[in-house]
Amino acid sequence: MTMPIENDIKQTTSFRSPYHRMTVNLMYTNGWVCDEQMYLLKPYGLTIQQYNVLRILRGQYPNPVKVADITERMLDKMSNASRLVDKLLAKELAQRTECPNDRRAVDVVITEKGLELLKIMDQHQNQWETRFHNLTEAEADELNRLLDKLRGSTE
Amino acid sequence: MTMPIENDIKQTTSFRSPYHRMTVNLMYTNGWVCDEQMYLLKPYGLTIQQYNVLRILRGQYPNPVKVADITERMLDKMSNASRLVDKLLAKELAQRTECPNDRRAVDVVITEKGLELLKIMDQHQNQWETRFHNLTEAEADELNRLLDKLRGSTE
DNA sequence: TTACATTAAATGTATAGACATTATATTTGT
DNA sequence: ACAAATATAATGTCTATACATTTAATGTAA
Repeated sequence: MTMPIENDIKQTTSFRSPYHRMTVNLMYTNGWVCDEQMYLLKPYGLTIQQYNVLRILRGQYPNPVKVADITERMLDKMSNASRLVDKLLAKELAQRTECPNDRRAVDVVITEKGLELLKIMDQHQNQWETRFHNLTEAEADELNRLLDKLRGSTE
Repeated sequence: MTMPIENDIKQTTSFRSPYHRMTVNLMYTNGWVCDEQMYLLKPYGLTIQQYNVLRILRGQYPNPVKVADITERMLDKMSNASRLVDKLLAKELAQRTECPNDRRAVDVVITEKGLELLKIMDQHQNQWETRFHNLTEAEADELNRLLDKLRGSTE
């Protein structure tokens, strides 16, 4: 009788189905991974979302990225890219300039300071990732395959 | 060459490792499941967290649950059970009474109205769960096993 | 060209997450 | 018994999510 997630949330009654257990497990595990990531980012004053936006900006560097493009690339589509960019601006990790061909749009570019901060984070990544090594690479691949399949995302 | 999650977030560069891909995939899939769940709860004016607290209360019914106990059982330990209970109170889905043996503590109990609401949600659950059926039960079990193992949770 | 619709971003509002702090009440040590 | 430590919940603050609404610029059609 398997019980791990049940123990973690001190559950008394059992799950209706493997699918029910899966949804709860997914939420709980996601929280666990986020906690781990925050532990890494916090010393640098970054939130997970700000870090994600910063990496999207680096992905296009030195080209600018419009706010709408950031939203499209974000893990969480509904979060407010406009306000996240505000925060990066305040920390001088990104710059915002009016787009010349369309004055409604805004071009966002990562700054030198932003690139340097990401470089520091990169150095931590390999070390940080080792906390996921209780899964083998093959198991991580399998987990990826199952998550993709769950969402109905096919190759 | 597998690409599902990469396509979903319009990623241009590839992931460093299966572990990196896994963390992104986990966050993205969690968001997908939460969206699905909100779609179900929204017509009843419940948020996911309020729904979770309500089910914790039902799990102990008719016994009262202290705020600290709710926190311990929640998926997200850091969310503020006190304020979530406030919201349930305002909707008359829960009741709060001073604990007789310890005047610091507060006893929270689900109301008849709360039980009825959960009963309605129960009826939707089986139908709702079918959207996860692009995984077989065996695959859902395997996903559960991998998530437990990832967190280092063993039987 | 001028209405009307559409698009891009910003802003407003309510809820929740992540903490730190505060207000009481209880427990413990002397 | 009484001061100090601890426990429990509530509150404050900042950030983010999930929308709806607003502001301004652009596109389109009569």
